[in-house]
Amino acid sequence: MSRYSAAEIEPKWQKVWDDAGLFRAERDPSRPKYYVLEMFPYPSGRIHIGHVRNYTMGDVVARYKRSTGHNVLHPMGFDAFGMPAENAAMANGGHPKDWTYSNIDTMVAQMKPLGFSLDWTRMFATCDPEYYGQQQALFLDFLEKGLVYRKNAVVNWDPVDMTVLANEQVENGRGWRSGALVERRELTQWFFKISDHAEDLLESLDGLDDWPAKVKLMQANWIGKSRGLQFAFGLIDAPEGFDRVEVYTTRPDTLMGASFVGISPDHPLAKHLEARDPEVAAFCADARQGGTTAESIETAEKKGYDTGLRVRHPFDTAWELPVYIANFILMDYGTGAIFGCPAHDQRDLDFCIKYSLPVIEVFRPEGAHAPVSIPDWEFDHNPVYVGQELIEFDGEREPEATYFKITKSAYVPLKSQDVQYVRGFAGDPFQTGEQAIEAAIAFCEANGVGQGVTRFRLRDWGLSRQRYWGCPIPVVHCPDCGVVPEKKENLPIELPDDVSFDIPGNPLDRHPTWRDCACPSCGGAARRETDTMDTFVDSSWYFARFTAPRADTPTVMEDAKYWMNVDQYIGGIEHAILHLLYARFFARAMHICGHLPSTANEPFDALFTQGMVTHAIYQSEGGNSRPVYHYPEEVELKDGRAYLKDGGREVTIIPSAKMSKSKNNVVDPVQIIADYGADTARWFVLSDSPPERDVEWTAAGAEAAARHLARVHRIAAEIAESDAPADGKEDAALLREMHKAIRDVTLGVESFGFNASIARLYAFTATLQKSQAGAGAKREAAKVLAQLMSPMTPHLAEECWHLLGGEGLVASAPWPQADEAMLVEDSVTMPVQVNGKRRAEITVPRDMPADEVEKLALAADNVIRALDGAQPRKIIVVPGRIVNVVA
RNA sequence: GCCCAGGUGGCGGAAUGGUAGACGCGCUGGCUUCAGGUGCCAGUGGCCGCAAGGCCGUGGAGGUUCGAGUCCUCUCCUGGGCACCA
Repeated sequence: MSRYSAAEIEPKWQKVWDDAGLFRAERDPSRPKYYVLEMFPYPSGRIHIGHVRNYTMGDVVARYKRSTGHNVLHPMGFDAFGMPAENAAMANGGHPKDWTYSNIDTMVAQMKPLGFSLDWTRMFATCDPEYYGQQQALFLDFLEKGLVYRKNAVVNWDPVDMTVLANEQVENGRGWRSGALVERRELTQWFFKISDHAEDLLESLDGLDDWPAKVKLMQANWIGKSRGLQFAFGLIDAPEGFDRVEVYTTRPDTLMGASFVGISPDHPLAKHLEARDPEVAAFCADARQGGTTAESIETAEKKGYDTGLRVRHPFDTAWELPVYIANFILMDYGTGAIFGCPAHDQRDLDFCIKYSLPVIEVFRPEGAHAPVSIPDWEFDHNPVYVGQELIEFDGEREPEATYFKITKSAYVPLKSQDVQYVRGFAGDPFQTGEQAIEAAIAFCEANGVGQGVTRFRLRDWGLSRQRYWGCPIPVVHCPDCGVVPEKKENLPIELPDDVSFDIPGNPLDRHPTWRDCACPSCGGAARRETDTMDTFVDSSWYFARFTAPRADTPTVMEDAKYWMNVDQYIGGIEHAILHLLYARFFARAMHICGHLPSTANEPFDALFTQGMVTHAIYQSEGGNSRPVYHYPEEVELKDGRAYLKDGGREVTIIPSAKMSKSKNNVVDPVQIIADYGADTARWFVLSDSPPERDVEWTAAGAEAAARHLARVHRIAAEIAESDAPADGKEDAALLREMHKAIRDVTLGVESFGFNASIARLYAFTATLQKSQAGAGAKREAAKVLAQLMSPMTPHLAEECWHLLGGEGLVASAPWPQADEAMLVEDSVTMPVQVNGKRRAEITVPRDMPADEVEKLALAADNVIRALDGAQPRKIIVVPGRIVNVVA
C-alpha cells in the first residue's frame, strides 16, 4: 500500500487538470455562470500566508460551484503599478519594470503549487501596456462624458527633494528621505467626479444584501451625507467683491449662539487679505505647514488670526461677529467658512476660550436651570453662558433642582435627544436637535436667510500622481489649444524604458524626448502630461477586464453581460472603503460610457472579508532592555511555555500577533508546502477559525492537519483493497451518516462556514474509519468523503477518488446530494429535565405521541429520584428534542 | 468622543431559546514499537465522591421563560474602525 506523499501526488494531479484545461473559462450561455474573485495581489515578490488563505477560500467556492454545474470564472492577476517598484529602483538600482515582472514570475511560481483552480490564460498585470492602454481609453471616454476634470489641489511637497510625497512618505511632518519639513503646495490635478454619484453610492448600499454590514456602514460614514443650511453673512466694510461670506452649517439651530466666523486659510477672502498684508500671509503660510492627512491637521494646535473684519448676524443687524482665519477649517468641505457656536461645539469652545470670545448658550438639558454663579468673563452683547456642568443642589433653596453651568466642555447631546431651547428661534422650546435643525432650515428659508442643502463628506477623487511607475494620463498640453485629449489610435501611451532613478523627482519630467509630441488637435509641437494615475484606478476595473482580458477595447459587452457581476468577491477588510467605493464608482462610469451594462453598476453581488493569519511572537529581553525576537525554530514548547533551544531560557509568548518580518513570526507558504504539501496548508488555513476571523498558525496545528490528511489517504487505500462482505445494518448506518455529512458539509461551504465543514469532515472520517460496514458501502462513503474534501484538499481528493475507482476526475464530478429520506432516524434520544436540570435520557421511536413520551420520561429512575415524590405540575415535550418536567 | 465587533475549558473555537464545550490542539493512561516518532484505543470544564451520582459553571448584576451562552436592561473589560467634516 502506498503512503501519502503530497510531493508526489500534488504535481501529478495539477498536470492532469492542466492538460484537461479544466479551469479555462469559456462563455457558454447554456450554463449558469459563476464569477468568483479574490482581490488581486501586489507583486511584492513573495506570496504571504494571508494570500494562501484568501485564494483558498475563493478556490473552495470555485470548485464547489463547478461541481454544482456552474460555468465558473476564477481569474488571477497582479496590481502591479505603485511606489515600491520605484523605491526598489532607487535603493538598489535596476528598473521598476524588471523588478515588477520578475516578482510576478516568482509569485506565479509560488502560487501554482497550491493547486488553485484558476484560469491562468486570463492573467494580466496592470502594468501591461495592453491593460493600461485600455485604461487610458477609459480615461478619454470619462473625459468626454465629464466624469474627469482638472482643478487645483494641495499635495505634500518636499522642498529638498523637489518632489511630491504620498501621505505615507511623510513622517512627523518631514519627508522620509530628505528629512525636510513638508509643505502643502497647490498643483493643478485631475479629479474623478465621484461626488456627483455620492447619493447613488450611498443609497445603493441598501441593496447589497450579501455585503458585511460593517463594510456598508464604513462606506456610508465615509460618504457622510449631511443636511444643513447654507447662508451668507454680510461683511462690514468689505473689500471689493467680498461683501458676503457664504457659510454652511449642520447646526442652524445654534445660530443664536454664534460668536465668530471662521474661514479657511485657502478661502478666497483669506487669499485676498494675504496678498495685501504680510502678517496674514505669515499666518496662512504657517497654517499650511504640515502634512495633508486628516491626522496631521487634527493634531495641530488650533490657531486663529483676527482679520479685524466683522460680519452682521443675519437675525440682528446690530449684532456683529469677528472674522477669523482658522487653521482647522478645510476649504474642501462645505464653503470653507463656518460660524462658531462654542456652547455646543468643543472645537469652537476651545477656540473661543483661547481668543476670549463669548460663549452663548442655545439649549440646555431638559428641566435644567440657569447657572447660579456668573461665569468668569462677561461680554458686551447678550447674556453669556458657559460650559457644561450639571450641578445637583441638595441645599435648602431649591431641592432637587438641577443647575447647568459650562466650564471647559461644550454641551453636545445626541441630535435625537430632547433638550430645552433657551435661545431657539424656530419650533417648540422642547425638541430634539433633529427637529430644531429642520425647523431652523424652514424658518430661514421662509425669511430669506439661506437655504437647506444636502452635502456629502465624500470629496472628488484626485487621481494625478507625480511619479513614473503608473499609467500615463493620456492628455497633451498644447501652447495653442490648451489641454487636449490624446487620440485613441495613439494609445497606449507607453512609459519610456530609458529612465533612471538616481535623481529624485519624476523621471518623466526630465526625460529628453518622451514629453515631446504633436498636438492631437492642431498638429503643432506640444508636451505630454507627465503625471500618472493613482494605482487605485488600476484596481477599479480589473474585475471587468477579466471578462475579456485580451480585447482591444476595455471590455466586450457580450462577455461583460455574460460574466458580470462578480458573484463572490473575497478580500481583506483594509479595502472596505477606498477600493470598493472607487470600483463601485467606476462601474457606474463605465456604464455611462457604454463599457458595462447597467446591471453591473453594483459589480460585486456578494462580498466576504476574511481575517488575518496570525502567529505567536517569541520574545525575550535583550541588552538595553530592548526586546529580542526569536524565530519559531529557535524555541521549544513545553506545557504551554516556550524555552530557547539554545540554553533553555524561558521566553515570553505573545499569541495571535500579526505577522511581521521585524518580529520574526512570519510563516512562509513556500516552506510550508515543502514541509507538508499544499493540501495541508489549504486545510489548515480553513480550519479552526471562522473565515471572517483571524486564524493563528501553529506548527502543532499544521502537523495535525498533515496527519489527518495522511489518515484519510490510508483509510481510502485500505477500503480500496477491502473485500469485507456487506452487512445490512452496518451499511445502512454508515450511509445514513454519509448523507448527514453531505448535508452539513454542503451547508458549511455555501455559508462560508469552512471551519464547520472541516469539523464535520473530521467527524465523518472517524465514523468511516470505525464502521464495520461492508466494502461496497465503505467504498461509496469514502468516495463521498473524497468529494466533500475536494474543494479544500483537491489533490488528496483526486488521489483517493482514483484509488477508489471513481469515474473520471473528482474535480469534474457532480456534487453529492443528501438523500432526505436517509436523514431521518428511526428513534431519537431525548434528554429529560426536571425543573430545567437534565436528569435522564430516554430513547423513543421518532414518531411516538407526546403523551407516551411523557409516561416514559416520568418512569425513568433518575426522574423519579429527582422528583422525590413531588407531583409534576406541567410536562413540556418538544418533539424530538427535549422533555421538561415542572414540579 | 463616536461607531462596530467580541468576552465560553490549559489553547483555537462549536452550539435554529431545548443535553454548554462539536471539531482540532495540548495533556493523561493503555496497546503497538528495540527506542523515539507514527498508528490505534480510552479519558480530559471545576469541585465533592470508590461508585452511582451531586453541586457549580459561558466577563459581572438584574430580568423575561417550563427552559437563557443565545432574548431584554444596566455594567465592566478587550480588539478594531473613524474623527478638527462645520
